[in-house]
Amino acid sequence: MVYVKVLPKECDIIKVEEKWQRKWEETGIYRFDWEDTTKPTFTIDTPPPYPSGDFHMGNVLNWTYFDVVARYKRMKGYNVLFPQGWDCHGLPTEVEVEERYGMRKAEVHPKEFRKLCEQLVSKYIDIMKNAIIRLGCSVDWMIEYKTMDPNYWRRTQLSFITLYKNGFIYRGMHPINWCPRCETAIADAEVEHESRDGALYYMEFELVEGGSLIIATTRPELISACVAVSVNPFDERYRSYIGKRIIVPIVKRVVEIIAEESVDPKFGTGVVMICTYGDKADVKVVKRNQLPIIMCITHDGKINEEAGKYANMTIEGARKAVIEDLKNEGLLKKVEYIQQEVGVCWRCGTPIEILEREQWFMRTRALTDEVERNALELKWYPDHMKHRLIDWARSLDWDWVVSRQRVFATPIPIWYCGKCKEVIIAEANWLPIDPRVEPPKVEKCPKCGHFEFIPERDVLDTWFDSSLTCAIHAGWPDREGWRKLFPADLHPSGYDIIRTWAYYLMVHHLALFNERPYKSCLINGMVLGSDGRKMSKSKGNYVAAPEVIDKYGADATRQWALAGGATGYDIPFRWPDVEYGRRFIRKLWNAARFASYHLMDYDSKLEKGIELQLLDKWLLSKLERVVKRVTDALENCQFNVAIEEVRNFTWHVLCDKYIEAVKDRLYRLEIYGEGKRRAAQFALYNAIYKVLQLLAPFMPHITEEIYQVMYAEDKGYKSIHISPWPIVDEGIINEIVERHGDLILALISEVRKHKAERRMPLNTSIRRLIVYTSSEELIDIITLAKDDVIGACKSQELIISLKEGEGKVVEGHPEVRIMIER
RNA sequence: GGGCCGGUCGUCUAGUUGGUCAGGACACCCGCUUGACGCGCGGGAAGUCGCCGGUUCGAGUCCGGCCCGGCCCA
Repeated sequence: MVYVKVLPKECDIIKVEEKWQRKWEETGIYRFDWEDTTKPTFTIDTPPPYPSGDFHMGNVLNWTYFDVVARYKRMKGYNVLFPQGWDCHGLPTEVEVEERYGMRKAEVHPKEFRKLCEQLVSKYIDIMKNAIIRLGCSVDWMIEYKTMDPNYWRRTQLSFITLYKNGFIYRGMHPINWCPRCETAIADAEVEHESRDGALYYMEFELVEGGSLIIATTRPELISACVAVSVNPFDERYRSYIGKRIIVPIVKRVVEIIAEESVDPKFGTGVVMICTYGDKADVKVVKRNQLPIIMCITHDGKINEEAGKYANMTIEGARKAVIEDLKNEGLLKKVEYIQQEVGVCWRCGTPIEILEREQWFMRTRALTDEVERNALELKWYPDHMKHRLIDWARSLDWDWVVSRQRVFATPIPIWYCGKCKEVIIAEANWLPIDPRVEPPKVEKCPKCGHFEFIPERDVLDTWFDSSLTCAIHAGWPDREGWRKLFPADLHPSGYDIIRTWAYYLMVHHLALFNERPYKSCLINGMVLGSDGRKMSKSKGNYVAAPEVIDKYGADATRQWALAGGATGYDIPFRWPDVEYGRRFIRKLWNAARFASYHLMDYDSKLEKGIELQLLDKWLLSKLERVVKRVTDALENCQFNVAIEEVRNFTWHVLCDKYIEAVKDRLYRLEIYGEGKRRAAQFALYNAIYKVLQLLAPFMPHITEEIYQVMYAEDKGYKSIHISPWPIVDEGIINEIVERHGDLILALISEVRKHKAERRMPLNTSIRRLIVYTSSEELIDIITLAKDDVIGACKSQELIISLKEGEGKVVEGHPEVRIMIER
């Protein structure tokens, strides 16, 4: 029985990729088997991307990494759960809808606005889903989900009410980061720090008891919120002033001079004003000293009536006005232009303000020790990334503010009694519910009996939705036995979002289930542009993913992602890497085509009785080592190591060395005999199969195409991607055979070198090749491979002579010399 | 100021527990149309692994100090 069919000369990789993407989905080979109880499971906490409509090279990197893991684990015999969801809610969509329809969200009913957002998001999801499919990801699309689906926010709300009942959620008036442009509270994780040009203003404050001090501030517009002046207690210049009273100019308020170790004596004059709130440091000082709170900034970034004459001005406007007034009074002593760190909104870049507003919070700081303990226990690829999570958790001063003043988000399932303000929280069986649309399912207030309710109009932070994925992928709360799939085996993420995604997942699940959500964390670096800076549209170093994939195909693009750098480190996008990927695919195709031609008459069922030649055993031994190294590398998520091992073996060992050496044996059976041809066939047949398997996670399309033509009928697996990963057979590894084979190849190489030096074509026929050696053992070894040496060197005759000192030394083998007679 | 990461041929980059580890890709030079592949093959040049000290028989690989770059946090 003969199985191998000959591969065609040409291979249109783009067409091949699309064909298999379609067939894989049709045959459903990537579906998670929910009924299976025999295989171990492996679950991937696929990040649900934000549907911006743009699947960029960073996504390619991230998705390639965990698709390789998914494919490898599947071949390893795991029942792999590889879901894909969409993190739909968020401000950018709201803004885009407002722009598209030329209106403000406040002008229409939340329900209407939501619908427009959903339509836009759905459109973008289609684009991105297509990109993920085009990349060849082995996602189980049967379990696709969207966080904007009521069935998803039902679970987000269930989490909220569960945490509320367990005391993890509270409402309160606390300082929060506020974006005056987006007009919403934001969490620490959403604040980015930028170095900006700023000015330091030196102004004179008079003391009540006479004399004055010069204080320096970057925010004179907050002068009306100045509630104290502080100095460092170790600063000899001002020690005597502590406890004295000083007059704030313009507002003429009398405040105390207090001691604060946090004051840097080298900054400005070493005297600073404490306002509500200039920055986070002010919050601490105000709290510690129980200073009064004077909020003079409004939700939309204006100055309010607390600031008297400056009311209704913008922050910028008030700053100018205050400076002008101080100048007129002769109190402005100096202006110094400096670089300052400014906290800005991650989304729009507007400097954030710290406001006190009633918000919903999650008690996350209480979990910091737990976060650290779990971060240390779980496996990180690479290891040092755990510090990012731990350091972040440790650096947080405030609890997570989970309420947002937005529309397109999961509603907070809360109402307030219209009379006594009692909080009415939804019951689990009311969910999903939107309080802005529906009243609570109670007749009257349980406390005062009143029957009118005020809905909570705030919504939840999008991170509150997306930080539940590990539980939701597992099937919580509906699927019985969801805990078997929880925690997820792998959480993949870019290092830039460890402080958000990895952190929120951790605290959210810890609070809800008292268990960590993932067992390992696979981190990818950033994709850099050709200028070495992080790739981004605004920097002009951007390359769109579809541009790369449409041109070179997914298999070539994936090779760039995998081999471009070590796991967890930044990798530059390089067209030559993608080009190399395409060349490798072509090389593999040609090698397989060559083999298929010579295997047309090969019957794998008649493998018994084959007498392998030295180079055949050499090849298989080398390959077995590759299997070992690739497996080890993949176990440690060292994708670059793994792919390099197989590619180098395929190209340079299998193609350049082995195939070239045994070609003659395959072509001229009349000279070497059927047995030796069969031996080469055996080696080729088995080596190429294993190579295809090792390459399958990296290049799923081309390996599938070759497998289907050459092996599917014989091996019987519906797809190479569900064939069992090769197990290392230590018995095949033979160090002596490898050493002997290396000698033979060095000998052949020496002959080629000889021809190259004389500018002769490699296939130049030579009359006689004489090998001299002083070792009888080496004579035996070379004799064993005589046919392949003759074939590879195109020599009519090979003489092996026991003689010293004659001929040219074979590199690396001083005991062997050659002489060539033309 | 603190933490983390990096500094390897012209360029980009790989190097688990210290001993053929100085590897790969691109670029470069010289050849060759060899019955899979010239989108290929053979051959070649190229790096004192940021600097200084230390541990060791032996260090890009470990330790200390310094210089430079990146990220995060003050």
